[in-house]
Amino acid sequence: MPRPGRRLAAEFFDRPVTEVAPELLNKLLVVAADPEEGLPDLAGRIVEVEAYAGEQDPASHAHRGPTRRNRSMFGPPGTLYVYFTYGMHWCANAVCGPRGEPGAVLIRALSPPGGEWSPAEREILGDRRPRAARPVDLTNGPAKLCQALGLDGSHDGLDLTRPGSPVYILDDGTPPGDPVVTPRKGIRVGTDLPWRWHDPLDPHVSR
DNA sequence: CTTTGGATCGTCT
DNA sequence: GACGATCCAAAGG
Repeated sequence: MPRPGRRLAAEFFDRPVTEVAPELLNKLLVVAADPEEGLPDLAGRIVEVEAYAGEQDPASHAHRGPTRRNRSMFGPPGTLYVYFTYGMHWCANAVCGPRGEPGAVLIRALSPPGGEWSPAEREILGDRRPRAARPVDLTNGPAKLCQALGLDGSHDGLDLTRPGSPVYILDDGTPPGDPVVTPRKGIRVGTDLPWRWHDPLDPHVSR
């Protein structure tokens, strides 16, 4: 039985990153079922995002032009950009704007679509994140949610909009709501830009 | 509760 | 050779 909703298409992402970012709130990030491993669909509601632009954004990985690491940011709209940082963590972004113009939305936190993770989901996510003390700790950070969903460098560069792709973003009809806007976190430059959006009522927002 | 420092390594200078 | 779009545990109030 397919999850109700519509997969976001390339046109959705082919806009300025600061326009797309807040609209990704309350969409569902989905990692498709893997029958080989006996894994079901894993989906989380996006409740916190940040926008990263191109050369004009000093905090962006694309600030100094294309490199091997950031090449996915220069791909077509709807590309998944997964990068490795701090020697141990993966983080996931949705690439926005036309091909060749780098822009990406960092997905910083997920909430269980049904209000809480099902027992089956909790078992899978908990096995992958054994240090999580509480259920919210499974997905309340950009590297935590990648670990919980099993996202890593092998997913970098895939097309979120292609029918049949193993990772995609679903619109189930829930509007973005009433997000709060703040400066971005964990950066040392570009801290004046109000490019972080989150749902202030959701307990899964990062600290 | 808040603050602080260590972990850990691919990437770019 | 330096430094992260982070996380975690330990220590302090």
